[in-house]
Amino acid sequence: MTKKLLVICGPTSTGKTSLAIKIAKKLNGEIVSADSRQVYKIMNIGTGKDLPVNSKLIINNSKLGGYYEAEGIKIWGYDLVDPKGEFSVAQYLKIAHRIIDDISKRGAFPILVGGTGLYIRGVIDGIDTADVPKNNKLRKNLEGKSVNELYEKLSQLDSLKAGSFNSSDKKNPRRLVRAIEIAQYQLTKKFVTSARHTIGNNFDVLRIGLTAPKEFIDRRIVKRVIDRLDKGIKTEVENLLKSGVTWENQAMMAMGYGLWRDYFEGDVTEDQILAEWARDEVRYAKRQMVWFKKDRRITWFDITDPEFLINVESLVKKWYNQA
RNA sequence: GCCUUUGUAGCUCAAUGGUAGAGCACACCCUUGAAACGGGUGGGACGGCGGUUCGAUUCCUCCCAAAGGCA
Repeated sequence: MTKKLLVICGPTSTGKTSLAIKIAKKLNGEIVSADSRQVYKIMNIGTGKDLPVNSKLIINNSKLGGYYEAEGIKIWGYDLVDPKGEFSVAQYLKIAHRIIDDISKRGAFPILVGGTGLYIRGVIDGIDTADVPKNNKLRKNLEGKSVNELYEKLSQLDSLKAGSFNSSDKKNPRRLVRAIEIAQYQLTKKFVTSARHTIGNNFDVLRIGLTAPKEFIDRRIVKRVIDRLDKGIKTEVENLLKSGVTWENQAMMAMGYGLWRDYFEGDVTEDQILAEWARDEVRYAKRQMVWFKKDRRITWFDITDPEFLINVESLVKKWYNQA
């Protein structure tokens, strides 16, 4: 019997985790979060970890991070790093692969759940250049250069790569800098493109996407933002600051966090923050859909369809029981 | 009632006697070690009726609206 991996993806607030828990209960599953912000410790309310009260991160093997338990189901992939630190896809991929292998080895069923499309794609299809490390010196040198200068430099180093850039990315400093970084690395290392680590070849993967009409999602987002205020997002932000996290940290750029700076330091009201936060989430949901829509391997379910749960579960069971 | 100022995109503001730009918002799209990040493209406006002028968003009259001041 081949190893199986279930993916549950989709825009924010479509109930991905709660569906995953339901399925996990029936099939001895364990959840692996694919969310670029839930990787940070302390950031629970704003990132929607929805953990039961008093639950604690359990660490048996530090190479796997640790897991929380919700309704008896293990959730991995949370709290991988301190909010003062940096994080990137590359780190996520390493640890996610270890977690998935470990779950599978123990005979349990891994369910990859999240809204960060890049992370999911990376885990399953791999990222060729993920092993090319960040080069802070280079990045510093390139800081402040115009996009034209950056593009020129990239063309000199790797004309093929430069040619593949579309009109949007030609003007995207971040992508240009990264491409230059890779090109330079490959020059010095003489093309050590390591065999990329992928899940796709070793696992039978089923991708499920959850969606809903836009108005439904938008309404839910507004409700959820208010809910997070009630749960104490303001205190959470204060605690982060107390623990030494600054507004400049990568983690604080997350939706629902950075916004509060204008509240704590400026004269923006709580209502204004909430409105902006909801607006950010709505836009984000849109971007997520744009991203996921392109993957034709995803089977979509509308969560407002009364038959939705029955349909998903029967599809998953059928797939799971195939040899 | 009188005087002054103002009226340009959903919002905040430019410029100009030859039919208008920006930022934010919105829509659509892109994304391979920051991805809840970063980037591209697009639609959308001169308060109203007249007058002067070859031509008015720009100058003038009146009307309407807003803000401030004087009574």
